[in-house]
Amino acid sequence: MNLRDLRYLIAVADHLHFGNAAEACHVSQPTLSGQIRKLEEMLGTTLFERTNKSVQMTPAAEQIVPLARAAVAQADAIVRLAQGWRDPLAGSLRLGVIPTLGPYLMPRILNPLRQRCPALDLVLWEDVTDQLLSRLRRHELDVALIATVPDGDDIDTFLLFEEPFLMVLPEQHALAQETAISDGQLAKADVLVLADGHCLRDQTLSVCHQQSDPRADFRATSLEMLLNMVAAGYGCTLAPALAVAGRAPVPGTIVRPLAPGLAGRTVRLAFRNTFPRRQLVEVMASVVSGLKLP
Amino acid sequence: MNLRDLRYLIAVADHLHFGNAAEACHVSQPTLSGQIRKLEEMLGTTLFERTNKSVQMTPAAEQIVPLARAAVAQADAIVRLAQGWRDPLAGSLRLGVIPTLGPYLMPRILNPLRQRCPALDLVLWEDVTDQLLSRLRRHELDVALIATVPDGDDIDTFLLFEEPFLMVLPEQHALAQETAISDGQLAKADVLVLADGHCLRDQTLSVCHQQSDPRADFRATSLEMLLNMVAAGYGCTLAPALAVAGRAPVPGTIVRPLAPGLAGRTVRLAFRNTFPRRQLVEVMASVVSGLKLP
DNA sequence: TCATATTCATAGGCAGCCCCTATGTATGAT
DNA sequence: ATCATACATAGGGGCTGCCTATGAATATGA
Repeated sequence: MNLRDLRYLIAVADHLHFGNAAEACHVSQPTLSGQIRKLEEMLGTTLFERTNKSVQMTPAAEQIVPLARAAVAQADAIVRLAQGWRDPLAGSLRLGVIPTLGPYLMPRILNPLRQRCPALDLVLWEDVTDQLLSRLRRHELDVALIATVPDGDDIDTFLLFEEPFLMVLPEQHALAQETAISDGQLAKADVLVLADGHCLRDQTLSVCHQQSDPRADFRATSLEMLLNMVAAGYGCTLAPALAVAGRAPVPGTIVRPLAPGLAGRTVRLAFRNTFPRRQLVEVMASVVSGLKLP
Repeated sequence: MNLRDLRYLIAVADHLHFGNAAEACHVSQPTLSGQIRKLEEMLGTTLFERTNKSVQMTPAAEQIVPLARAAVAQADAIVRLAQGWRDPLAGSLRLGVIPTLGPYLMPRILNPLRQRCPALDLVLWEDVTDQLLSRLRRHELDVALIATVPDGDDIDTFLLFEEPFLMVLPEQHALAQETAISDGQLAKADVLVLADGHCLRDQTLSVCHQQSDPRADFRATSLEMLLNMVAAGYGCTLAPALAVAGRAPVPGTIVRPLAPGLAGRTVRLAFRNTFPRRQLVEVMASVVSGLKLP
């Protein structure tokens, strides 16, 4: 018995018409008829009752066809699985990234990655961590750039780099005189934070030893918006280094480092531990780790 | 890709040795080596890391081999399942039977048939002739016991036996004095008949040379009901021999034969002329024909 | 160090099977 | 009655899987 025979069997079961089934299988009708007959002889059972005008499945075929579908599906799964092992650096890769990282990191990644993996077709998706992880688990994303350690052992991560937090202040702010912000000053600062769902929100509140957003009447869904609110004098905030270092500060704001080793976040590359193209993930991680970051 | 290739893959994975695996597959070692190489090229992935002294599975093969095992297992299941359908006398058979025959014939058939075809799984369906034939044509039944000759040449029949009609009378009925009922007496009898759709209704009316039910205010959908109406004195009726011979008559009724050779019906086993298990139909027919019927 | 054994890879010839086109047969529709 | 449709049959051609014989590389033992 041959997988091809099973595909023919399934086609006839689906079409109940030899000519149409043959067309679907890209063979001639006599070829398909002959192979079905051969399969019937091999199995010792009639699979289809055929007249010149109708083709009907026998009870035996009713039982056999589902098994044939399963066998063919397994074989197809093998091919698809092998596809992932062909050239791990080629093909489509769906990359998720959190909003507080994407706009600042991706411009630095894309060119080196293009050089390292010219055949890679990158599809970007920006969303908050929980959404990215859900999509990872639903196979709607392949890898994700996040700044937390995911729950569950179905997701593995590679550590990419540590990113310190910097304090962003209005020019006239009292702390603007300091060269570095201390832990005690953080606890008393009037910090603004992002909307719910952003990991940076939770991390900022944690670093500042504060429980909830002191300015709940504002809702900022992007880091740029938050920086503009700082510039307008509504308060200060913490920003990850990539977002504010290596570029002109938002007019009206001043950036100050925290006291050495005080706070930051760890950027990781997350992926299903069953993801077949692990080598590609390793290459991506090495590309990002090899960047000269400010 | 071929199921055979997958069997080769599994064999090498099991033995981690090409020579032994080839022996297990009953092929030569070069044949197996070549097929594995071909499979690797088709999948675009190396499946085994081989040196002259050791064979090791690659991560790709670690993932693929379980799927290959599943596919092969499905294929083997198909062969085993088909094995169960090889014997035409085994498996499921959907048998339709008309209501004026089933309750009286089936008890006599089931045991001999069970002896002749122990592995046969009989599914019974009782309905009037037209419904049985429709279901036969729709492949919802395989064979049917009927008492008419079906229209159309897509249905073949085996003649099983002739079943005479007997007159069933109320005890006090005038004809109860006769030893046999003549044609002229039939034409004048106050016969009760079954509801529309039963072949026995049409046959009774025909035998009695009557056009329509003289007692249309009654509607009997079962022969037993009809006999009870006779017992209650509403009239007489014709019943097939199996329904009234060889058992105690319904209290209050008397059974009289018709004049020799006057009327009866022919019981046949009907089936699609394309039905593949014709041998089973022949066996069933021979079992019924071999019965000692009253 | 050299010979031997083991193991997988390669080469070339042969046979079987799958696929094709052309044709046949039966049935239903116009 | 003719045409259209659908499945079956016949015969030839090409691909491919299988075999035997041989090669190449490595481990073992004298």
